[in-house]
Amino acid sequence: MEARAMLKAAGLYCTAARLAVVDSLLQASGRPIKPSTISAQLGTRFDRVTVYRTLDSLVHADLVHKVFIEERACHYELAHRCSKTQCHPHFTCTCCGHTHCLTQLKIPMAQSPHLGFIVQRQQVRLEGLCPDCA
Amino acid sequence: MEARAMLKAAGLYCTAARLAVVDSLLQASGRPIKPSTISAQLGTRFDRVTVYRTLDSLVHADLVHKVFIEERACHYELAHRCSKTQCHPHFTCTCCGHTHCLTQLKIPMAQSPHLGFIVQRQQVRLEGLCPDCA
DNA sequence: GAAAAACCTGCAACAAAGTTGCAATAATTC
DNA sequence: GAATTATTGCAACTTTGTTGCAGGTTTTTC
Ligand SMILES: [Mn+2]
Ligand SMILES: [Mn+2]
Ligand SMILES: [Zn+2]
Ligand SMILES: [Zn+2]
Repeated sequence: MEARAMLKAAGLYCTAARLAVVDSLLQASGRPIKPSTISAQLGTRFDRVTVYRTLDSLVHADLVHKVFIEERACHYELAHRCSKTQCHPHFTCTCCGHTHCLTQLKIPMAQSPHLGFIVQRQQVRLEGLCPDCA
Repeated sequence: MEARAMLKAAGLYCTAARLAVVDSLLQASGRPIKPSTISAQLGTRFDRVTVYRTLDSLVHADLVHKVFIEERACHYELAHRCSKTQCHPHFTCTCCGHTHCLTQLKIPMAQSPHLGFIVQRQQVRLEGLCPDCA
């Protein structure tokens, strides 16, 4: 599914900026990337602020997920391989610092801790050594 | 175990700033707090930069854990109730925004995804409705 | 397909969070 | 208590993200 169709399906205005940002995310080869990386890729075509606002729209429309990794900037990735309740786990190597998406690894959803909490989403972060650094 | 003993045991210089920061964390009633909150509590006694550097020392000495929640600032909490490989899960309410430590909830450690990854630590974030908001 | 409505975007200015260098100060060791 | 080692405050800076508003696009309506 390409950019234009994704935006249409989500009922979002199909603008040049959004197409470009979605393309950046598609080309990120499944790795979460940060707004400044996207901005750099787009060059001067769009303002930094537009990238932030575009990512917000995409997250709001559930096309994109926000990923929290051990870096100051939030990262983003397409949500097409995640379920409503659970994104795949992310693995960050403590040696080289790279983050990998573990799309095949399934982790059972945590049981509500019988105190009245209703769990709607689960996010798992793993840390250790990647194959290159082990 | 109080502040002074913890620092001694970790082989850290026992300074006024570190004692004050550890006290702040002890008084946080088990909730992760952010550097600016600690800074505000300490008033003008210590510089903001000192709080950051102190937290870094404490994290490095494994007395404190960095917690990533859905807020711009990193949060910190004492590590005394966490194992080497796993901190307790954190639950953030999508309604009121509060974060709770689920110290009783045990989540099985993810199996290394048989690709040469060595998993050393796991962090789980849950999202949903807290008892007050449900 | 033009006008109206709804929504996006760039710019400039701002705010919050965190980092760095360096001189002064404090804690520990001997 | 002098020497060593590590921590601190200050000022300046960087990165990341947010806001208001005027002007521009996209979509819808007719
Ligand atoms: Mn991913
Ligand atoms: Mn906690
Ligand atoms: Zn690595
Ligand atoms: Zn709540």
